[in-house]
Amino acid sequence: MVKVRFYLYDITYKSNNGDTVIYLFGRTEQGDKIMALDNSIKPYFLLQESATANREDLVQKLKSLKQDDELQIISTESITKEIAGKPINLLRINTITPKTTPKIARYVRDWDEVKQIYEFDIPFVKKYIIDKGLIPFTLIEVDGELVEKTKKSLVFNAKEITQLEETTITNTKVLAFDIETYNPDGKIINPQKYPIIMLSFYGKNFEKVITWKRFKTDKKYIEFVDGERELLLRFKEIVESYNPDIITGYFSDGFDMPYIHDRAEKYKIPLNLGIDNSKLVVGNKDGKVARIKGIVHIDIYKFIKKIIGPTMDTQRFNLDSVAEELLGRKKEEVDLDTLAEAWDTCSPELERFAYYNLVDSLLVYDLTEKVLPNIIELSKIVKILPFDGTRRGFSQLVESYLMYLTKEYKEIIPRKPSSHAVKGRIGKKYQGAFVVEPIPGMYEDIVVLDFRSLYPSIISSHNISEDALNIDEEGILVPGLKEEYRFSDKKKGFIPNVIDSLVSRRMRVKEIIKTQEKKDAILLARSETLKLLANSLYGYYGFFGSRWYSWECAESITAWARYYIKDLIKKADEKGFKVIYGDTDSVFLLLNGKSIDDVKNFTRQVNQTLPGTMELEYEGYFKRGIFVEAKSGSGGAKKKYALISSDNKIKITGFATVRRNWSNIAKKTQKHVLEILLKENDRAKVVTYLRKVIDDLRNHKVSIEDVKITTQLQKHVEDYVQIGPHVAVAKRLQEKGFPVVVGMGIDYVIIEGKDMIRDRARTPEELGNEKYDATYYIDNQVLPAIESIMAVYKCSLDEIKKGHSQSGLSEFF
DNA sequence: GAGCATCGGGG
DNA sequence: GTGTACGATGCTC
Repeated sequence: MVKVRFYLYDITYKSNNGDTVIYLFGRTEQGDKIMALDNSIKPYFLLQESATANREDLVQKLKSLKQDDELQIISTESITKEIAGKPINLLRINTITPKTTPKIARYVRDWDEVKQIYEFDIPFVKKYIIDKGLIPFTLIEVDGELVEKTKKSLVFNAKEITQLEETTITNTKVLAFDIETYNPDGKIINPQKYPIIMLSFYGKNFEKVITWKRFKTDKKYIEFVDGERELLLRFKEIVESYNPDIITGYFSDGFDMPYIHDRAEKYKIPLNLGIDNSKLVVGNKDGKVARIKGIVHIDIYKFIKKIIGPTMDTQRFNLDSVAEELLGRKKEEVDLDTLAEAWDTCSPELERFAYYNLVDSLLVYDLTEKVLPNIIELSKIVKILPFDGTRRGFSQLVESYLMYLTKEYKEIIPRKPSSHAVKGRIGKKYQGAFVVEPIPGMYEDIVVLDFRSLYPSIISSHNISEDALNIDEEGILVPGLKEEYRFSDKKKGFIPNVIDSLVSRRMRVKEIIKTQEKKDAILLARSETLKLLANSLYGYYGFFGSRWYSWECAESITAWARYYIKDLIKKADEKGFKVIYGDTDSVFLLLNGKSIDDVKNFTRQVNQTLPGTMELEYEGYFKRGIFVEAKSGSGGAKKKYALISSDNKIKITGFATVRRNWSNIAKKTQKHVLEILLKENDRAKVVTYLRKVIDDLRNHKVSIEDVKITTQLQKHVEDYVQIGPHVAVAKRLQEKGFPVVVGMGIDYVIIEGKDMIRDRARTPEELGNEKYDATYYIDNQVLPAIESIMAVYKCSLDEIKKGHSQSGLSEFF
């Protein structure tokens, strides 16, 4: 027997011939890749007997299931767990394969002897991590035998697996990649038809662009091969020889990996990149995911958008914007529309495209390195594999974390809701946050106050938990609800406990950070992750797919939140501040002649009245801000405002500007209007500007590029029930014999006429002498984009449209 | 207003 | 993989 220690970062399992084997992947302290096999663990589920059941008879009956292979079990054992703090005796039913486990559980559920079944719907690897107490990215020790040493890894037969005291991986080997494809048709992306023409990698001391047309260059990173087949073979070779821990791309789940996969299939090149020689697996359709066993494929776009995104300023999550915000760098500027031609003509320009390709990989590499501490800390805290942790939403992360904690609390993991239950939950609404709708307008001297982590602090301070609800006469009545809810403060509930431990752990981490001159990225990431989890627990109470769903708790949390913000507004009014807007946990006050110090004093006074961990914070001062009416008829206020700080930083909230199926002219106009107003507050200037835009539209001075709308075909043309403009265009293109494929972007312009919009859609090529419909662009694109903003200035659309001579068709409006 | 469809990221 | 994204918004009928 030999002992080996390694940093664990991927796990999978295989089951065949009645044997289920876990594969653990990682890198040893010496730097070797390792794959360790463990066949000692069997799948299982838990069973609670009914009151009348006879244990021995039941066990016999279970064992007789052996006759049917599908339902065969191995053994049973007696165990004790807790439900809401109360001990309960259970049978643990050990089974053969993960797949059959839920089938057996559901089969025996109907027996008279069975009261309830538990833990039959938890992915096997997840259960393995919990039961073994494993922490991804940290050091574990396996005791067993070294079986072989392949060119990819050591292969180890593990007899024993131990989680060591937390030691986190360092020097994680990251390899970034990016492809360029041949795309003569502009936006159409067609992996069936068009090849990959360039492929770049970036790693530590490693940069490379592979391409298969020769051009003159002295760049050392460019490597020429004979064709696309050879490019794909090099891809495979390089991934295998570099042997990274993490391979990363930007939207690589949705684009690069599937494209490589499809092209390799065409050449019948097996992409058995897995450390166990398994193939690159690419998921289908909407939930596209690309996985390589033993190498963590991270689509850094997904992680950044889901986890970092909410705290970022950028409105868009394309590589250019994200790199700009997180790295302060941008993509190399090239015109991709000219790449196909450059390729066809073997132009010297190709060298620049190769550089562009390389820079993309470099940016992806740097982005990944930058957020790697967050990925590592998330995986460690939530006990989730990085492959999953970088792809899931908050609810799934919370779920993973809570499931892990049940071990410590000896609790049973609640089951996932049935689809029937989910439907009921979706339909069952409760009252949400309190909102003071702003009177639309431009305001000056605005101060923002907010309750720090409002929902978590309410859960903690008022012990909002299923196992504390109405268990005695203790606790304060939750205000403002029909039902009487009292949460006892005798015993801290499960979720409040979780929040308290998250908060106190975060405070400890922050204390350490405070003492550091150079802040440790890992600790900062840890603090952010702990905060993220605490903030997600309220949502998880109310999430329809939640295992810890509690309508009563969710309802009580918002009830308390409404109580506190209303109380705050009342107090602020009494002090002479003018509250112009309030939403959930924050209020916007006008100084009303008072000073910022006055606000800070007021904040201190309020804090003396708040219970537990609740706290009101001074958030900031803005010299000007515009508040806009929510879209009429949509009911309820929407968060829609734009603020400008003392240093002229503009913060725009709620203006949905960046959809592809808005024309450029609409997007540009909205942005420009907000800028003029916040910086100069000059109504006349904006009206003049808008009239100019409208005039330009009416006089057809606006370029086709700016009135073009692009919409993507999501399915086959024949499958559409509802014919939108882009579908009408696609149908016509098809009739004309143009290739029309799913996923292709359809560019169209709406032309003049009286027919339905879809019948007036033309591609830019079809336009000929026909003119775009100025009325449509004015009334359906530009004006809707600025309507609510201008309403603030009592400026009607009429006023904008009139006041210039050429009143056209849209006058009747 | 309901219900269907699309967007995002990627060349 | 003991799982099948998702939340927001626009267009048609």
